Amino acid sequence: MPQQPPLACQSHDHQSCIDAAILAAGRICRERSVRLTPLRQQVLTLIWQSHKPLGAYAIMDMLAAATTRRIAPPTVYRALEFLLEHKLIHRINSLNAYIGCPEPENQHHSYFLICSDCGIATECPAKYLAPAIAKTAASAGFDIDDQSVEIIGRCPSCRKR
Amino acid sequence: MPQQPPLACQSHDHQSCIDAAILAAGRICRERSVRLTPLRQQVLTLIWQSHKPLGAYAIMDMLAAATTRRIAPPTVYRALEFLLEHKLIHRINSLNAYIGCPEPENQHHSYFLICSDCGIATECPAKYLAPAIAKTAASAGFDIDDQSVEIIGRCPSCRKR
DNA sequence: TCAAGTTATGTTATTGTATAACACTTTTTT
DNA sequence: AAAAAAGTGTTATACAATAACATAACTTGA
Repeated sequence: MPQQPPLACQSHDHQSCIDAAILAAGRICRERSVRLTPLRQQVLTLIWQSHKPLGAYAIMDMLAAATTRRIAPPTVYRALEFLLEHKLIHRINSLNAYIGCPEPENQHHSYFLICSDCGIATECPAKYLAPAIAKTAASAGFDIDDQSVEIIGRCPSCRKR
Repeated sequence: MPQQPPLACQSHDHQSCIDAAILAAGRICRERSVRLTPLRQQVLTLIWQSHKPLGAYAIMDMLAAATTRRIAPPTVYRALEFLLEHKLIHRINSLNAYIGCPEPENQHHSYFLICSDCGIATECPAKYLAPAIAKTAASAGFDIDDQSVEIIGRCPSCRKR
């Protein structure tokens, strides 16, 4: 089987990832007539700047540091709520943390590989997972609304070390 | 495809489930030379008495009610930690809640179907999911330590209504 | 253009989830 | 019985999320 280490585990020009994500977010919000306000864009940027999922309070502290004034939890949570609603970010339940979605234009479910060593979380292909989940739910007579798949382990880079 | 509604969604003698779980837990702890203390057994019983996953603070309140004195969070969390360690219970990340494991003797991963209507969570068969996850991780060169699969939707009983 | 309505953010307080650090008790081992 | 280990109690605190209400900023339509 061919092994493709996730992009996040390879060295790459991450600034271009961030830029692309912000551009895509702007496009999507324009299409949907919703507002990517400065705050929302700032939160999205902070999340994208980290390959590791960021907690809400980490984001709060970064915002506070950037603006030199106190930012209260609801401010951050509302921005997160907006970004989640428009699938610009995902929530990692096992970490209580948030990470940028690399393909917000394509409707898709988010399955994650999370490295317990370096902390990096990457979306993984739905190819095998999506049909397996569909079959599992169908055989139990269950109607799917939402799904959360989080695989914890060690990424290729950390395995080498 | 044959539809098998999860046991939890059917009426059944749940007391015998609880009894079996406690017996199995005793057996496992004896084998491993660890102690299923009264507190741990009490927490395990409380969790088993509920088909819905129980939060730590709900367990705290139940313990407090049963013993008529205050129980502090660490007491409960330590019991939960022990039960998790020995796979006598599972944690449902999307709910911050805990549920009994019906087959603690068999090493297995826990995949869940969670009904957003009645709140019942049931383990679902690994038949399709386990190989899909293995293939997905392998194709990314990822070593699996742990996995969390939570499918949220509506169970057969709630769909009928 | 400006008043009304809507959307977004600020602010204070509170609830829910989880752990750290240290004291004390019980069980196990020697 | 003393020492060591395991378990529980207690206090305080960190981290995660939301409720309720006030203010500001944008949008819309006469």
